[in-house]
Amino acid sequence: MSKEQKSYCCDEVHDDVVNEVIAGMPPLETLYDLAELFKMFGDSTRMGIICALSQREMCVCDIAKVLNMEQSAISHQLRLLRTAGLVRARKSGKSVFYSLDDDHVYSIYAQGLEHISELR
Amino acid sequence: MSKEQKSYCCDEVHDDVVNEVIAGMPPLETLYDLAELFKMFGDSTRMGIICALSQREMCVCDIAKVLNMEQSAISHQLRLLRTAGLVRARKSGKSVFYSLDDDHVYSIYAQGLEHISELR
DNA sequence: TGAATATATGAATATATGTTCATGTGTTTA
DNA sequence: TAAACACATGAACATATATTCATATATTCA
Repeated sequence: MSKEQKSYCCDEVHDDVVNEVIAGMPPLETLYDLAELFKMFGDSTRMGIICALSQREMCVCDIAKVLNMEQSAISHQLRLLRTAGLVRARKSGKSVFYSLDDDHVYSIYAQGLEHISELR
Repeated sequence: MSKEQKSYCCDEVHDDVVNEVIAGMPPLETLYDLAELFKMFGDSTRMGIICALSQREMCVCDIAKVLNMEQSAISHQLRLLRTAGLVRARKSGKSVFYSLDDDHVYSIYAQGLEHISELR
């Protein structure tokens, strides 16, 4: 058994470090869920919707007007946000009013704002 | 009420609401920057990297081992994270050690974790 | 009831994005 | 100095995603 001491990094020397970090990782499913959550914030149209709804509840066509986009595009994005549990829909007559579902949504948005404003 | 109320939403009735919300929106560039920031968290590979680096500084090949992925894939993603200002690189000999650049990165990550753990 | 309105959605298309493969750059070591 | 190593990167490919267009569903009102 030639157990030579290799001086390089990618063979065995750091295995204890690697194993320790692996032990500290959340389940893969959690990483996946986190990525899916942040993906919802990772599009400027959805970011605009979230920003608008952080001001007040709004119906679909008003959101479309605020963002100067087609109703259909907004509706598609609202469906994603709703499926992800970030916004909630309230039907009233012909209109559907959307609002942020959860304080966390605003918190994450605000935290992001804080981050980018520190870069200036 | 003597006002003749138009019953529809998408013509003119809500224009004051719309204009008020528009006035409360940040510049488009800010929305774009926010989306770009969150996009970095919106991929499970990058999420894994951020999670690993939140435990400790690590070299590229060790990150690759932790996530059980090819070095090249990790390197590509690290470049995106570095460009976005989320991680920092420290060169030491042949290796490059990466760490989170900023406390905000961990805060955003932790906030996301908190959100998804409340959904259970 | 039928027309007008508000929203949702499927299909198509264009674009963006992540991974792999091959290879380049820079550093250490034999 | 040449080989081994760690990392970076360009190109190619496959997949994911956002928007548009056409149309469906649902509600209100004449």
